[in-house]
Amino acid sequence: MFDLDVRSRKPIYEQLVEKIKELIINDLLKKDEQLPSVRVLAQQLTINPNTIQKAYRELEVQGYIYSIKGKGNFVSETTSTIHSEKRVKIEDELTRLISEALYLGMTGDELCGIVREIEQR
Amino acid sequence: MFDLDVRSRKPIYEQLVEKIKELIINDLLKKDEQLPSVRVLAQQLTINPNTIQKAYRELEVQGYIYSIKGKGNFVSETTSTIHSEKRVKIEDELTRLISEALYLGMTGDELCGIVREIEQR
DNA sequence: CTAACTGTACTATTATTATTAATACAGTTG
DNA sequence: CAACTGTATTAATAATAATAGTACAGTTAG
Repeated sequence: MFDLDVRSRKPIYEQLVEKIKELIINDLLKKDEQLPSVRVLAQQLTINPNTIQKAYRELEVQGYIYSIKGKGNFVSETTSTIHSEKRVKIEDELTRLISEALYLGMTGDELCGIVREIEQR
Repeated sequence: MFDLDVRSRKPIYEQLVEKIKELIINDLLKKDEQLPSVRVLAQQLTINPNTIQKAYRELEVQGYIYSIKGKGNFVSETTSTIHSEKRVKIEDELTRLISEALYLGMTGDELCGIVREIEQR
């Protein structure tokens, strides 16, 4: 289900959070869909249930999922707020990166060329 | 000279490496210019000399500086190789980010708009 | 030559943090 | 009731960044 990099600087639980977020944002995990239980997913990924728990907890805090004791963790309604937050984050990152690229001598034309190319895939 | 985030996930020495790299790439540190000694810089930044040493060592390995025992560390000639390596890295990052943005529903026009805006600053 | 600066090397210690491990308790459901 | 869910807690482990302290070697100005 996921591929994690245990030797990344980014902790496993954060990697999990990001991956699951992506799935939710891109609607690959539908509203009210049940996520694997902490124990099952831990076994699948051969990591500790506590690590999964930590990721799920974080996702809950951020509003991506909700959990019901005894039943499981479920995808919550992906609000437009979440989408726009995500967009803002990407725009920030993009701005930083584009600035750097321009600073290194890349041209606006060049950068837009890259955009168009990716757009057509 | 530098502002470091001691509580970042990225280690201090890596932050240093990146900052100095930027200065070199953007020619704010000229060829053969002497860098602050490990002890002096350590005192300025109130961190341990060993941490500076580690950063300088890394910069030397990557070819950004050279060091002469007893004299100091100096900026080496910034080869076009280094520049192109940097560009490749930025392109990779950019590709990833643009893909994500498009996936979230941003349009190519929109992205190019951002590029043009930054370009005119 | 010597003092005061440079880089370099090495070991030990501290601090932080992610992860694991092991339990325990609580709610749900067939 | 058994077997699944989530949740909580504490302790141990592992990895690593950073510090501390010291030592040695080369350079240079006085």
